[in-house]
Amino acid sequence: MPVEPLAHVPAGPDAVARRLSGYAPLNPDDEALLRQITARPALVPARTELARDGEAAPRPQVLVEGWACRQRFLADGRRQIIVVLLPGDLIGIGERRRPLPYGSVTTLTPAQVSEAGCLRERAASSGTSPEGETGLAAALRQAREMEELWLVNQVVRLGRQTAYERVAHFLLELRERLAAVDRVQDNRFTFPITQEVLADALGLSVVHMNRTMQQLRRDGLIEQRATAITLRDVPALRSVADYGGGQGA
Amino acid sequence: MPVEPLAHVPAGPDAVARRLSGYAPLNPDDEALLRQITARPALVPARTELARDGEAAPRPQVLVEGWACRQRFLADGRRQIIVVLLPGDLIGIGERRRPLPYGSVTTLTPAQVSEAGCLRERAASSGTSPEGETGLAAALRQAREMEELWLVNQVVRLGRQTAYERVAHFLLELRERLAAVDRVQDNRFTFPITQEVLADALGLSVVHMNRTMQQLRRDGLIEQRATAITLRDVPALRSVADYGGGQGA
DNA sequence: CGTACAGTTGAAGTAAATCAACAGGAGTGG
DNA sequence: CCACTCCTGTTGATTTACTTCAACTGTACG
Repeated sequence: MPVEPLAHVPAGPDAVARRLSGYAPLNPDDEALLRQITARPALVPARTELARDGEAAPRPQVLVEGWACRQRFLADGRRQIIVVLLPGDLIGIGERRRPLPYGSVTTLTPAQVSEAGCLRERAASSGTSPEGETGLAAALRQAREMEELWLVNQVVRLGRQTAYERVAHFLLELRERLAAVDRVQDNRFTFPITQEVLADALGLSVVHMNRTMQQLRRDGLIEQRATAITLRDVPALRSVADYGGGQGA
Repeated sequence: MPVEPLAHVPAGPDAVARRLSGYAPLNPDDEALLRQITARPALVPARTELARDGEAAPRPQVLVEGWACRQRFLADGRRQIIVVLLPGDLIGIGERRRPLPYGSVTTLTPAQVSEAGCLRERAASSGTSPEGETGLAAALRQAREMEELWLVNQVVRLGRQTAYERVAHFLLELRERLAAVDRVQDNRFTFPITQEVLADALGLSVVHMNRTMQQLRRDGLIEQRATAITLRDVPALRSVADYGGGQGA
C-alpha cells in the first residue's frame, strides 16, 4: 500500500485540544500538555495497525489527523468495523487491565498519531475534586461516554435500520463528530473512505452499499464529489434516520 | 403485567459481590459495603423502567436478581435491545455528565434492584494508588470494560453474522456471564426471556427467531425445557459462532 | 369459560447478498 | 509512450435470508 498524499487533511488547529475543550474547560497546563503531545505526531500510511486485537496493553494514542477504525475479523474473513475514528479521537485511553477482544485499530487514510500515555497520568493526578471531576479528567470521561454512545448508535443502526436508514444515520453522526473538531462547512466535509469500508462499517455488501449511496444521491439527500460529501438535506436525513442529534432525547 | 413469581431466581449468594470480586480482590470494607447495599433490594415487577432514555442522571443501581435490558426505540416502534443485563450487573455507574440517548433500562423479569450511589463514592475516595487502581475501583473499571466488550460483541453479531450464528454467539456470551455469578451448571442455565425479546436483541423478526431456535435444537446444539436452556454442544456452538471465549484473542 | 400470551406453522413478499462482468483512473514498468 | 495491473465504482441477473401476514396451538389465568 503506497503512502497517499495528505491532500484531504487540512493543517488546521489541533483537533485533540478542540475536542476535549468542548467537553470541559481545560486549564492552561492541560492545554500546554496537549500541545506538547500533538506537536510531533508520527506520520503513518493508510492500513497501519495502531493496536492489535486482544493485545495486553494497547499504547494510549491520539489521532491528530486522518481517519482510522476499530475492527474485528471473523475466522472466514468477514470484517466488521466497530467504530470509525476521526481526528481528535483517543485510542486506548481507558486502560485495559486484561487483554480483551475489543478489535484492532487500523488507519483508513494516511494519518498523524501521537503517543498519549501522559494524558492518563495527568488526568489521574489532577482533577479529582470531591464533587465531580474537572478539567482534563472530566473531558476524558466525557470522551469515553461519547465513545459508548457511538457504540449504542451502531448497535441500533445494525440491528433495526434498513440500509438506507443506516447510511443516513451514519452520515449525520459523522457530521456531528467532525463539526466538533471544526471540519464541517455548510454540511460539507471530506469523506476519504471507500464504499467497501463503509459497507464493513454498516454491515452491508459493497454492491448494496453502492446502490444505497446512489439512491441517496438520486433523492437529493447527499452529494459526492471526489473525496468530499455534502449533506444537502439534513432535515430529510434526520427524518429518514430517526436521528435525534446531539445531546438529549 | 402481573408480577410473576420469582421461581427462576435462586436465593444464592450475592451476585454483585461475586462479579466484582472476580475482577479484583476486594478488601473487607468493600465487601461489607456491597453486603449493605444488596441487603434490602427493592422488588420490582417485569417491564419496570429503571432508567429513562436521555435522562440527565440515571441513579446508580445494581441488579441483584433477575434480568433486564438497555433498549432504544425508533419513532415507528421498532425496538433494539442494546445489551441484556444479568444478576450482578451495574446500571448507571459510569456517571453521566450530560443527558445522552444511551437507551432506557427496563426489567425483563421480576427483579431485585438496589441503589448504589455509594459505590461510586467509595471507589473514588479509595483505591487510587499511584500505579493502577486497587480493590473496588479496579473492579468497577473492569466491569465497565466488560460492558464495552459486550457492546463490541453485539456490533459484530448484528453487523456480520447470520441469524444462526448470532443466536449461538449470544448464548455463549450469556453462559459466560452467568457462570461468572455462578448460575450455570453443566452448561445449563435459566433463560427467562421470550423469543420476542431475543429477536429484538439480535435484530431479527420473531418468526425467524423461532425458526432459528428450532434449527439449533434440531441440530442438537441446544435444548430448552420450560424456562431453562442447556448448551448441549459448546464446541460446536463456538465453532458456529466464531466465539473465542473469555479473555484473549 | 373466555382472554391473553408465547410459541409454531405456512405462504408470499422483499431487502439484501452473491456472482459476474465491465469502466475509469492511478500507479508501474517496459 | 504504451501496456499492464490494481483499485474503486458501477451495473445486471440471480439467489437467498429474512420479513411480513395470517392463522392456529397449547397453556396459564382470572
